[in-house]
Amino acid sequence: MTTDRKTTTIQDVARIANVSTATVSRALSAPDKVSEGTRARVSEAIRATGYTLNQAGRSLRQRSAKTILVAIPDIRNPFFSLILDAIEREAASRGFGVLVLNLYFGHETVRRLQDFLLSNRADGLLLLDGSVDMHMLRELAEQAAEIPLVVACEEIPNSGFHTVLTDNVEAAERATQHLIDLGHRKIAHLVGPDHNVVARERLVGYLKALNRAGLPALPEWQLRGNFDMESGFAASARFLGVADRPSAVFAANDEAAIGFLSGLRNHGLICPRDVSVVGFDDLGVAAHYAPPLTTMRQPRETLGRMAAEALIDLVENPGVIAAPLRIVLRSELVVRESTSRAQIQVTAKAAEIVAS
Amino acid sequence: MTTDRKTTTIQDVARIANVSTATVSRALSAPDKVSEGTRARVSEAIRATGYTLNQAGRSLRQRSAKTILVAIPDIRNPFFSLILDAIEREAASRGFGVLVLNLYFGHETVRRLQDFLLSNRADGLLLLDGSVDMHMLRELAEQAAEIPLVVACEEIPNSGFHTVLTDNVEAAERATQHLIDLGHRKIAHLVGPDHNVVARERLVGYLKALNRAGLPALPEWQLRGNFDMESGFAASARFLGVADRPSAVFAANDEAAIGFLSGLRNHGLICPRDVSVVGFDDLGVAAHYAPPLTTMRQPRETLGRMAAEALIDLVENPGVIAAPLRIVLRSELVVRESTSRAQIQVTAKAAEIVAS
DNA sequence: CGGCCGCATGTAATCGATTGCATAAACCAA
DNA sequence: TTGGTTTATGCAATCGATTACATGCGGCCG
Repeated sequence: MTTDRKTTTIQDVARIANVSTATVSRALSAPDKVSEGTRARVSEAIRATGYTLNQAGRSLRQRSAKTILVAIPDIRNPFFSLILDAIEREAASRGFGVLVLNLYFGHETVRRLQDFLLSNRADGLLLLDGSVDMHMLRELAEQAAEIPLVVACEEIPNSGFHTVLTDNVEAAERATQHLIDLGHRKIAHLVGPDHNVVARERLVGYLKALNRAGLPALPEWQLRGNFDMESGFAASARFLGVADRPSAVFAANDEAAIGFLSGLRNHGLICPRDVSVVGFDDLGVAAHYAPPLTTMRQPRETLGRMAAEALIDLVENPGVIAAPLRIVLRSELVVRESTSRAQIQVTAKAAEIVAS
Repeated sequence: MTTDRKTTTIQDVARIANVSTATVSRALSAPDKVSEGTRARVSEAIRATGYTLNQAGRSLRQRSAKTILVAIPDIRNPFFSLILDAIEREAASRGFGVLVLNLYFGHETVRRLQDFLLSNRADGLLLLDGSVDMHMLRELAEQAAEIPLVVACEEIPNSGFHTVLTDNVEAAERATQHLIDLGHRKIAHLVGPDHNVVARERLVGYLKALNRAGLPALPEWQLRGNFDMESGFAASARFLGVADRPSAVFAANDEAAIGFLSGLRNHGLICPRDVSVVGFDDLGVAAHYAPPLTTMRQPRETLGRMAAEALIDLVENPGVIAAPLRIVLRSELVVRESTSRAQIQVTAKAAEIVAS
């Protein structure tokens, strides 16, 4: 209706409502400080002009951007999309925008993060990453000591950062235990990337479970990979070459598991008849894969929501949180059809090994 | 090193470098307008103070936020993540930030978009959506006539918006044709959601292919769904109930295809022996599904990149693009193992139908 | 030698909203 | 009535960077 050739400012509203800009501003951000009549006039003037607040002006004055920065190692990874979704919902409900940033490595990355944070484009940082190198983080922490920061999905030991995550060690242990409970005695693990904290934790959990059950943990059963389907696929070839082939595999994530299963099938092996496989994450496709994938479900929505909540709390009242926050969520084993009881002869054979 | 209790401003840099703020500003944004010596002193002062530019100040003055807004119908949908990734890369390389916004429906959504755009938080809008209702768009277009807008993935007829998309009709036709070429004569279609333009286009392509081949297009072969696995799964049950059961299915997207396949398997049918299925999108999992999925691959990275490019061009020099831009990309049929030649008897039967 | 040009830099207004302080009006209690 | 308190509002400074305009200076040409 109104032409907005020139953006309408708070001045225009003030003029039309016959009040000062201060009053308009107050009518918007502290309505109880202006009288009812004035408030009505201001509302009317706003409607008439089609005024929208200029965030840049407000940001400049208030030193806050009403925006959080979400740094993601790889947006393409479907694991993150649910989390991002939850973050966006939570942020939106609290009036915050969400800037996303793909993390590449090297200190160029740090510069970009800094740029956003120190330049008042974002009020806080939500770091979704299991692969940040320490150098980078130290730099970031030094330069941005005052900046609200929450790390999600991942633990950065001794960092003192606020953290929202799942207990990967424990969950990996339970996933492995599930295979043990089914009678498997030789269990391989598709390990995630070396530099990834989460991958390392899952490896630890896997080893703990084996250890506790008194089962062997041969190094050649640890198949290195990359958290993606291709590397899972590649791992399957190596798996076939292992001398004393395991009857079960715990994959560090669902993508690797799926790639692995796809590779197995290529080689004529059938899951779960020949090999049981348990994944991690419960991606959407897990329930509809062939076979439906047994996996550890991370509470991704909750994780994203709580991380965003914590970060925004931090932004809104800085300093109230004394001790570093540490929220640990529990993952849930979802048993589907990619795991089954070990064959008898396998169990017997394993028993010998254990006995020796 | 330096304590940044008080943010350092351009004033601080100016004082230390012994120049005016104007010179510092110029040294940063138009280096060739200051002498070499001065430039060096400014650089040194910047380094010494650890200065970073305050984007809010710049935005306010320049009326630009160096940020684009990407509106996504559903971030969780893995189809969008690759596109978002490409957008983010392109934007980053041109110094732009990316704000993401989940689209919900109703006019609340429009208000949120407007808020971002009119409040100078974002300079332009990239709309990734096949489900925007017309009412919303009309409103948006009216209120934000001056705002750079690029629609990706989707065509909004007669809108005059800049558009980057694939030819869904043609691609759907080719996907269907692939099934026809394999000898299938009764071909069902998993239709996407009603309100979705893309879904409608793919339906049209499917019908065109059938029509051109002189094949029947029974209404009960059009199984309505929602672009997600659950609805594909649900569709499989209805599919089994169809009287004269088709030997092939063209699914409007890979997720529906996967859900459908999962349902088929539940009912004891084997793909492609009993039913051939072709999907759309080529999600990452398609290649590793069981069976690997035949599908139309959309050039998602290219699409995202080009859309971002176009939008940022528009933002950076408004008005230079006279006619509405319209970029149409070609999809590519990826043949894998979920489609195979129709059984002889099916072909014969279909021939009768055709003849009748 | 004088006038003109252009380069490097400075001065100060400006972008739009917020907010500390001042002021005026209204209200209340004594 | 008066002094004091509360409430509503206005004035003007402020956030930090950009930029139109002004200035001064050196060089060049006639």
